[in-house]
Formats: sequence, C-alpha cells, structure tokens
Amino acid sequence: MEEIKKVRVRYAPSPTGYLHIGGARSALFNYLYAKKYHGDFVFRIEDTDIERNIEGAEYSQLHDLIWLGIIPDESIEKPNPKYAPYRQMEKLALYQKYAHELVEKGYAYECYCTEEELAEMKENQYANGIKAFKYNRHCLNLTNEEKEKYIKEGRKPVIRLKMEKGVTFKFHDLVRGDVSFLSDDIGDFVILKSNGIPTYNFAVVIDDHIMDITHVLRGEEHLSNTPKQLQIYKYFGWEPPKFGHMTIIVNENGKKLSKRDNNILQFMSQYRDLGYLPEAIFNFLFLLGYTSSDSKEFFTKEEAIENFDPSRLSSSPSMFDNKKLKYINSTYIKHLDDEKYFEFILPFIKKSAKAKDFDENLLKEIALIYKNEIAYGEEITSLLDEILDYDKNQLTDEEKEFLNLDSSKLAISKFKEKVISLKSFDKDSVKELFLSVQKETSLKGKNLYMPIRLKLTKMSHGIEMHNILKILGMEEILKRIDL
RNA sequence: GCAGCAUUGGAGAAGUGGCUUAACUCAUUGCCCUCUCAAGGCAACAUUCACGGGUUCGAAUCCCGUAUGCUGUACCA
Repeated sequence: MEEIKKVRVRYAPSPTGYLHIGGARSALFNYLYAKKYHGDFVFRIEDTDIERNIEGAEYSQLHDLIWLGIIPDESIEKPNPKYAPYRQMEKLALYQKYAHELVEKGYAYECYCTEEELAEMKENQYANGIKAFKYNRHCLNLTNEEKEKYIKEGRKPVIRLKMEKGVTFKFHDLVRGDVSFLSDDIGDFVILKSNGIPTYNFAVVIDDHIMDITHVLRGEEHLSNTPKQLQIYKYFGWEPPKFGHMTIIVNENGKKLSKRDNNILQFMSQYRDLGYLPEAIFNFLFLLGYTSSDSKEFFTKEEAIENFDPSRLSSSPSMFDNKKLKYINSTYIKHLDDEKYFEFILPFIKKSAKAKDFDENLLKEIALIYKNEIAYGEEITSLLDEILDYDKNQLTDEEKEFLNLDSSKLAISKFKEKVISLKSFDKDSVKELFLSVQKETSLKGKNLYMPIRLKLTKMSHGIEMHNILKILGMEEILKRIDL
C-alpha cells in the first residue's frame, strides 16, 4: 500500500523580474491544486542566476501574488523550519554535497572545458547539421594527471551529469498524458557551475525532493527539462513528483509572451496601478487555458478551488485577450458593493486634478455615475479629465456649425434662463427643466440636448445630462454657458 | 536539424464514435432603448472541426501520413 503523502506544490520564481502574467498563472494553478487537495502551497526562490537578479523582484513576486489572493502556506517570509531555507543561494553547500555524491557514484563528472572549447565544439556540430548541442564527453574519463594539469592552468571545473544511454524516460503528465523522451537525445548537462552554484535543473530536483514536493505544475517550456530531472531522480533513487505541463500564454502573433512585448502589459503591478481588481485578474487567469465543464465563467476563489481539475487544463497555447480581461474586470466592478467600490475608485477620481478637492459626497456621486462606464479604475480619471478640463477640448467644424444654428442658440439661451433657478441636479429635476425648455422652444431630442451638451463639455457624447450638471456645479455651468 | 507538444469561427473554448442542426463566453455586426457615449435587452455570426488517406452502418472524436505552429536544444531559469 502506497502511503498517502500530503500534497505539496510550489511556485519557484527566479528574482530576475517582477511578477508577470505567466508566473501569476502558474502560481495560480499550483495554488488551486494545493487547496483543492488540502495541501500546502510553497513559495520558494530560485536565485542562482546571480547576474540577472534584480532589486525588488523577490518582494514583487511574493506580494503581488498575495495581492491576487494567492497566499502561500510557506514562503521566505513564513518559513517552515523543517524545509527552510527557501532561497537556493542559502544552501549552496547542500547542492555541492549532492553533486559530489553523484561524482563519487560515477553518475557525474568534472569537466574542464573552457568556454572557447565548448564554442568550437558547438560550431563543429553545427557544421555537421546538428543544431542541438551535445557535450562530446571530452572530460568523461580524465586521469588525475590531466585534471591537475588543467587546474594548474587555472581552469575551474563544472560538474556534468552523465546521461544514460538507450533509456526512455516516460512519465504521465497531468495535463498531457503519457510523454516520453529518449536519453540519447540529451547531452551531458552541467549541474554545478564552475563558481560552485548549481544550475536550475539540478537545484529544482534537490529542492523538490527535500521539500517533499508532490506535484509540479509548470509551463510547457519545461517539458523538455523533465527527462533531465528524471535522470537525476533516478541516480539518487528518489521518487519524482507528478508533473503537469501547462500551455504557455502567447501574444497576438502566437508567440510566447516575452518581457519585451510592448503590446501587452506584462506585470501584475501594472494592472493593479491601472485599476484592475485582484479578483478579476484571478478569474481571468483561471480562464486562460482552463474551462469548467459547466461553461461557467465567473468564479470566486473558493469556487475556482472547488471547480479545479488539472485534467481540464488546455494543452494548446492560449492567446492573451485583453478585451476579455477588460470585460471581466468591468463586470467585477459593476458587482462591487458601494462601500468597496468607493474604496477602490476614489483614489482614481482624485488623480483627476480638478476633482481631487471636491467634497466627499460629490466624489461618491461621481463614482456612482461611472460605475457602469468603466472597465478599469484609471478610466474614470481620464473620463473626468475630459469633462473638467474644458479648455483642452476642441470643437470640430461640424460641431461649431451645429452650435451656430438658430435653434441651437435658442436652446442654449432658454436653458441659461431656466437653469439658474434649478434646485437640484437629480435626474427628475433636470428632466423637468428640459421639458420646460422644450415647451417654450418647441425643440426636442437632439436639437434640444446637443447644443447644451456641446456648450457644456465641447463633446458630442458622454454621460447623461443631469450627471454633467451635477459634476460641473452651477457656477461652472453658468461660466461655460456664457463662453 | 533533432526532440517534444499542439492544430475546432477573429479570441478563449465545449466536445472522448450516434443525443451536434458543433455548447458557452469575449469580440464583431444589426436592431431596441436613448440627445449622445456607455451600460442593458434582443438577434446574427463554423453546412464544419489544418489537409490527405484509412477503420466503421456512422468520425471533430479511432489509426496512418503530410503540412503548419509552438516550446526546448546555455556554466538562464
């Protein structure tokens, strides 16, 4: 009887950048998996690429995740002593010990080849039509004398794993089903760099093993790393976790999202700054490459956990659809209760220079006016700026012409005459006002409203008339009507 | 090149041999509402599942081949 292990999954970013779409989605599904099966979600850092690590990345990776509601059970800030440390650079000695263990067992060997020699090797192979570089095992059976000679020359060895010959690595992928690779296609790869730091493929294996990771859900780009890692597991006699390779997210050209992609916002913090709700992004990410069997589309976190089934993860790439994200976000905004909505939207209203000093009640009324209009928070800022920053707006020739019509002039003057005595800007009072203007001018519809709208906002479209009046206030209305 | 994975409308996709006249959602288009924009309501949108063969009474679903795309092929992760 196989013992039932507690499910433990992880998200293990390298701190080379802030949390981005792909990373967040990867973390999301691991989180879902953990919670679905009552396991732990571990956040660990793979910081072995010391050249590319950047300031603040680690913090962003963790805290943007938490912002999304993806809360680790264990992390660099919440370590479980049994599994700590959670940064790879803090346990170099461990990797080195394991690497040397493999060397002693004859499963790995020191390699003294220089960068130049490797480059030459590569070139030779390339000339023979081989583009996938495989190390030629020059250093496989070095004698001690040869090694000493190299060391005297100042060379520092790396450790390479000796791949087995004629072995097929088979595994059952959680999302793709049975997958197999031939060991012969894989060259002896480096597990420990000459500076003593392990490479990714080695360090993950060690980490996943000592941290008791049971399931690994990761991007498709790691699919071909899996046999390398399986070879390491095999040499150590460890049981590998279950792997699942999720599809990558692609841009509108069908290419994997890259950090240099300018058409698509990459980072979670950018979405937060623009006024996307974490719940909406969570939901959107959940839908990227996953569909529930009942064609439901809106999920709370709890519902997503409940619904999640790794076998329903798509295996063909999904395109990042910004319009869908907007749609989902706007739906979440509409469904926010007013208190939560105010809390969310007020900072964006106050970003509009002319609105920031309005009194609290007006601010809230403005907020409500736009609740159905906006797809994300920042939109309210620009919408408000359009109305409030009168001087910036320009009438088109057509609009000027329309404004010059006698009927337009009549509407405006009658409106001016009546608006002064308007008691309230609520919908009914304003409607009544327009009704009385209509009565006395016999203008209606577009001929009645449009001149006034143009006069007040210099725009031919926008929010309802009573809302315009409310936002502007009497003083501003009279000022603009006279211009 | 080699290896792996994939291929259903503009996008996400459901579909696992007969219930499919290919669900659902976004986008798009049209209509309604309306001074306008948005929101909302209604409707339209794949005779067909990359292509070519095969298996079968019956195929998007199974098999073979081809094409295309993606990912990987580092002392990056």
